[in-house]
Amino acid sequence: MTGSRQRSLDEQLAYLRKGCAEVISEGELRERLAQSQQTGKPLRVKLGVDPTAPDIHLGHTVVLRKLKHFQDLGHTAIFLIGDFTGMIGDPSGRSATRPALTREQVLANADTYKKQVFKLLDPHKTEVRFNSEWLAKFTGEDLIRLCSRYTLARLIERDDFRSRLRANQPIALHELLYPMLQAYDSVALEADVELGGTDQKFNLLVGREVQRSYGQPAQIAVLTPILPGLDGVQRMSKTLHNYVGITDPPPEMFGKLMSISDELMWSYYELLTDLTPDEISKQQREVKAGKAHPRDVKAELARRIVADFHGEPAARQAMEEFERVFSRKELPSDIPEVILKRADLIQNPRTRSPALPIVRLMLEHGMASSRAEADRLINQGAVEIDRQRVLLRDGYHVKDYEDHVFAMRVGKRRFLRIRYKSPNSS
RNA sequence: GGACGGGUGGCCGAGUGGCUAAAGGCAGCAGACUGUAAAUCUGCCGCCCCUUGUGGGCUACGGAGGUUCGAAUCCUCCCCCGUCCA
Repeated sequence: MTGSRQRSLDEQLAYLRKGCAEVISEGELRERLAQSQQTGKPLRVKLGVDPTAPDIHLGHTVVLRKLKHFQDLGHTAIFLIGDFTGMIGDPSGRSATRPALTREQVLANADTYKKQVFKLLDPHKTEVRFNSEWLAKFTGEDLIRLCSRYTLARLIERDDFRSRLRANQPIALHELLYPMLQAYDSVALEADVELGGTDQKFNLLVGREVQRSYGQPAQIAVLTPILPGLDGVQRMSKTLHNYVGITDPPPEMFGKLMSISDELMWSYYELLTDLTPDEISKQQREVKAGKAHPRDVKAELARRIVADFHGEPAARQAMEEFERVFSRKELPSDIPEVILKRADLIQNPRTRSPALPIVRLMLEHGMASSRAEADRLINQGAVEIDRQRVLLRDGYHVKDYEDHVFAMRVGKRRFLRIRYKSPNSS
């Protein structure tokens, strides 16, 4: 996306608007882009994060990627870490008061955050700021001045406050301050644009009004949608177990992405890649016309996303690995291995011959979480050794006179290589 | 401070003395089908033991005691959550 300064205004707008839920307002954005083009002064684009959870998943990257898009077009990306406000806790979308974080937690989280964020953003072109820079210096007087610029009635218009009031849930006074302080961040940074998820709409709008009252032009609010989780139904979240962590290892990331439905893949293309709207709809047409196989298009999506976080070679490798294991049903290239000696063998109760201690191996290598589960898996035909289904818990016959490497597979994705050293071998 | 309602397996939720490891749903796992798709169908879905069987044992319905041959279900006390009134 370099050299994109030459893009026409329309193209820029289309790229920036891609995958956005709402832009308030598009007209203003257009104006401001035009102005920036004329003056050669890049727009200041702010994204604030609360360093609450240290690990981020693809859901968090949607808005980050939007920031990157602005960066791609030559604007100034400001990554604002809410180290001060993090100690308040954003009440957005909350039905209860957030637990406040300690200074240490906030700083530690901020650090991991930064590392993860620079997988997408260009660190050299990103302005990283902490809002304690100005908020920690705030005097009582400053705070009162700030608060005089907005009214209670307007603050409690907000949906989550209103429903908490209605439900007789407490709202601590400091929670009311959160939108005010976030708004002040925009003043301090002189933001032209602020990014946020749709749940941030209220806060970003307060920012506009507060900026105006400080004599600044109101920032443009760019809202990104909530990313659906792998199930395609609920929002991506860690607690719902439908997420892809950006530190997930490449093969896992790839596999998770391949498991999404064909329908969902288009949303992911829109929200999780830098392809332009035109490029995406072209793909869509080709799949519809039968010219492209949806599996391949999905694999390309997965490859791109993995590459963003682990680099091109790792992504390619993950793709090949996936082909091998799931399309061709071969063994993965890198699987855990155990070496067994004669003493490790058990006796097959039927044939009285030495046998592999299958259940024990499953338990010891995390292929089953309990004995009962191992039993179930075996009874359901999920366990194979050398591509042969293991039945019952007899153990698996071993010829004592030869060295052999067994490949055990449990279900679709759990593997173990078992190397048996017979006493006869050297 | 007063009057109610409620706490059941990962989640939701039925169950008011034995037939209940506890209906049903969701999630998850496995098998079939596939493009590891998705959808669908089938089975599983507390833990341990063995001779894997309509096998044996243990633990579980907020906590602690009690009644009973037998308790998620009845009683007592305690903890927690919610609603209404003040």
